[in-house]
Amino acid sequence: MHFLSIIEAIKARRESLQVTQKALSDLSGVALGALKKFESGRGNPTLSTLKKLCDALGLEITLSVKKTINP
Amino acid sequence: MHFLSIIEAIKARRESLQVTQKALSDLSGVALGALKKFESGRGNPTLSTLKKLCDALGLEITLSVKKTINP
DNA sequence: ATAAAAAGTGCATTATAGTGTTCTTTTTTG
DNA sequence: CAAAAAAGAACACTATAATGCACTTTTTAT
Repeated sequence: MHFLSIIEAIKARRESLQVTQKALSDLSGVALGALKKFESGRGNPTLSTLKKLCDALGLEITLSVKKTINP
Repeated sequence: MHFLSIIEAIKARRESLQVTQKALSDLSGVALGALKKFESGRGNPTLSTLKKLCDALGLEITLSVKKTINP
């Protein structure tokens, strides 16, 4: 899967808040196993799971029209 | 589920491009059933499914730090 | 007003995400 | 360095997303 930037945004935010995976799991209600799998790049979370993590981390999910030339 | 803004972003973009659900299904590789379910508000797509739709629509998914007071 | 197209609904099946647990590896701390 | 904490990996089980299909309702065009 190619969610690298999303994975990294979650991870970076979690680390900048100095929250452990376990703590984020508790805060967000997402199972620790799922979080570990996702952060280690082997996950494909549902939008609901992603949103729980974002909510807990004070992140918002935005869809915007791409302005760059097709990569 | 509470993905209203995301659902609407997808729908609005699809309509502004004048693409039917069937055409978007073909373009993105997401099954028509899944797309219909999602757009009608009864879905919880995986990130991979959401990304396929966004890629086909020229949308990008962004995570950013919320600037508002906790709602 | 009617036909055609698009959108929405429901269902059975398959694939896989989420959960909970245990274990291993890595990182941090004293 | 050793102990503790955190991160990563692997498993069986459960829940549910994705698929493909058939059907109904709504919208659009003639």
